[in-house]
Amino acid sequence: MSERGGNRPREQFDFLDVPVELAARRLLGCELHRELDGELLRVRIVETEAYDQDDPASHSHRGPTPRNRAMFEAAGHLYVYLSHGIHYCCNVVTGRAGYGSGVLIRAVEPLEGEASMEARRGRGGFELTNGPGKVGQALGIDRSLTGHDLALAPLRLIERPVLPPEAIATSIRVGISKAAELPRRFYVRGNPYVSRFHGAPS
DNA sequence: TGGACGATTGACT
DNA sequence: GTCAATCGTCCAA
Repeated sequence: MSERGGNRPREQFDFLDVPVELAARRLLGCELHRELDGELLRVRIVETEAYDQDDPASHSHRGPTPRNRAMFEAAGHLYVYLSHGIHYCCNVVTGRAGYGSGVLIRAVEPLEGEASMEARRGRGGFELTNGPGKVGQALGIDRSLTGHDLALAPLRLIERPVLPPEAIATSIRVGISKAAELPRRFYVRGNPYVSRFHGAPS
């Protein structure tokens, strides 16, 4: 889908062709631009979790399936899955094509189009986008966007400068049973849109 | 082919 | 703090 001279990711997303924990850190502060119903919604990523195929907690751990195949695309694609039959959760695919890795977008901070997101969510304030299912609902994302190229409309990923290390906190991940002890959750320290704290910090 | 389970959320006690 | 909602996936049989 994204092959351009073999397994090389596109230059635009080279910053995500790194080990997934590093990509998860680099995505903090980056923006998502969603075009929906003729409107532009802009958000900043403030909380992420890293998953890759060597991680028992990852959907890609058992190899490619029709459901998770997007995780095996090149960096800069989107992987969407349905959680608990109710919520759509978004991941930014990282690493090389053929290697199943991605970063779950757990929370974002609204920058533009907040009223529209509130209407879609049915509530506002910090509960607008402080969880993975909430992000999907606020931005109107569903499984039709899985495998989407984040260089293109209607959903684009915009790189932003890497945050200083002291601005980023680390903890164990939320809501998983396998490899639950791994410190693979990252969030912007002090940001009000970060989801409720669940795990031990490190 | 059946059934257990989940990278969650929100309502309710 | 507890628990129901809700359905696509995956694996065991």
